Amino acid sequence: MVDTDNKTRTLQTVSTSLEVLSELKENDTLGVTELATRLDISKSSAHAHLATLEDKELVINRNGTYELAVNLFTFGQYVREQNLLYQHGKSQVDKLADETSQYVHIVTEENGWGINLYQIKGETRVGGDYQQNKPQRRDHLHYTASGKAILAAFPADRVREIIESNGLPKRTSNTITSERELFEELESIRERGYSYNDEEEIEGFRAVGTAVRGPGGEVLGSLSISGPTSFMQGDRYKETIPERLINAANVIEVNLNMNKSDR
Amino acid sequence: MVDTDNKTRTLQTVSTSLEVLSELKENDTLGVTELATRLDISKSSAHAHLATLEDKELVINRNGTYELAVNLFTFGQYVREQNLLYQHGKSQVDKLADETSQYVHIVTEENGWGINLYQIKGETRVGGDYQQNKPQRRDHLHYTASGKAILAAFPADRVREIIESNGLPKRTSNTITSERELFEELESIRERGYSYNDEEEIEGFRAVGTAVRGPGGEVLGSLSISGPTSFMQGDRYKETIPERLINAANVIEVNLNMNKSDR
DNA sequence: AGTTTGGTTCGTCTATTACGAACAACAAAT
DNA sequence: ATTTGTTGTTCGTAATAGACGAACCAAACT
Repeated sequence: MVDTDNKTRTLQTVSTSLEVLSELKENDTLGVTELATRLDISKSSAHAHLATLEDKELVINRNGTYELAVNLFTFGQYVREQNLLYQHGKSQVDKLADETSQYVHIVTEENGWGINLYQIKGETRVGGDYQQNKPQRRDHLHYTASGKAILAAFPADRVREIIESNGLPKRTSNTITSERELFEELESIRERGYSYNDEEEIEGFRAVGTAVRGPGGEVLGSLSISGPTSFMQGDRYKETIPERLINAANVIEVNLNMNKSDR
Repeated sequence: MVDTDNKTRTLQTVSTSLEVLSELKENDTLGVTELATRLDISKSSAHAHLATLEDKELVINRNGTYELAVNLFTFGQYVREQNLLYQHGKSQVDKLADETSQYVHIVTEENGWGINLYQIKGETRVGGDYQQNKPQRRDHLHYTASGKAILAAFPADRVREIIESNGLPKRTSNTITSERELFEELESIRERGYSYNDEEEIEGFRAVGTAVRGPGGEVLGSLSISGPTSFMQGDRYKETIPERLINAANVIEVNLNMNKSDR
């Protein structure tokens, strides 16, 4: 086998096991043989990997076929509750959702991706039916308000690295797909203090975002409020929403600084 | 090293890597050396494991120390949304929370443990998931209403297996800690159709639970409603709440059967 | 019954991992 | 500034542990 890129030595066996996890995440459920062919390893080997993952309760064998264990949810919960921005941001975000009756998000960055830590929809009192949250939890940063707010808070070379590795794929006709254009946008976000997403991710949806910094000035992530373009307009889009958002972010930052001493 | 218990052959390297994950989950953040001593492996080896996990984005190196990656949250989300009971139960549970203004839970079982997939408190507005002061996401089954409802739906030998491996630890003075007593309790739950938790997990808290079965009759998990004993009393505790709960469970089961054909 | 598909087990060879020592980076202390 | 201590990273090497494939089962389907 070819060692893709040798920075640090990495454990092959573990890598394939983790690829098993990813594979199970993509294809909801897999048998031994199918997994083996998919990863191009022997059947016996695939079996061994699955057995190990099962033993450690990351995978479970439900009537002959393997799938990710619900126990993984435990890990996810832990990780989220560990997150500073989530800890201090949730209550503010709930409040924002109440006030604006739109979607509000808490997003954090990792390896150049935006991860949706929390999402809540304010009550629009539509017949008591509740919206489903989108399954996608890991997004490019350049076509969301929260993502752009984060990018605007990063140094230019870090942004370039991210573009380098993740690209600037197009989602709608409004998506910014050129590096130069993106940098101009980031500049104006910095001047403005908050970011816009004008139907750049989803047609018909606008959003406003702003970054949140930790005690040391490091970027913890961002908040965003999004809703249909029909609603996100005029003063609301230009002033009220951004104001509320910035305010919430400030409150969070203050709270974060208060607890700085504890850490 | 000693092979603990050789049923199927299991990959040692992978095992230790997964132990690294667990270790990071327990101790929020660890350095290479500390991890090495904790797992009793060499420093270089610990480093290799961390490097691999980092490469696969399950672990991240924040200023010199390693911690679980937020990306794990992605997996957790996926797993939950994959869950049949969650898919069909969430809206009903939200409604229950609204009606009863108490805590409502969706719990599922895995390897003899109860996993809290969703939890919402009525009165507070519907929408997000509310984690209260309960970081614990994996619980014994014998001292919760949801857990007992699940156990009551299992065959006796399966219950015995679970007791065998997980034990019957005491949480309060009301916790059932003897096997015989537990089996009697399960019997009366079966007759009654729903379970009670009378301050068996937490002093001052009562709960009512009921199992939910899938199209094939298999136990998918359970729902429960819990609240302070001062509130959970009289008719409410004996009739209203159980009725509502059972009703919600029935609705879910009907919905599940409707979608049976799709699968 | 016979055939096919997929799951599990096992012996063996070789590739990989774990080790330890050496090196580097950084802090604290003298 | 120099030393000492601590922790992270790299690398060569011996020996262990993983991957293979063949053989064995168990169902499902014909």
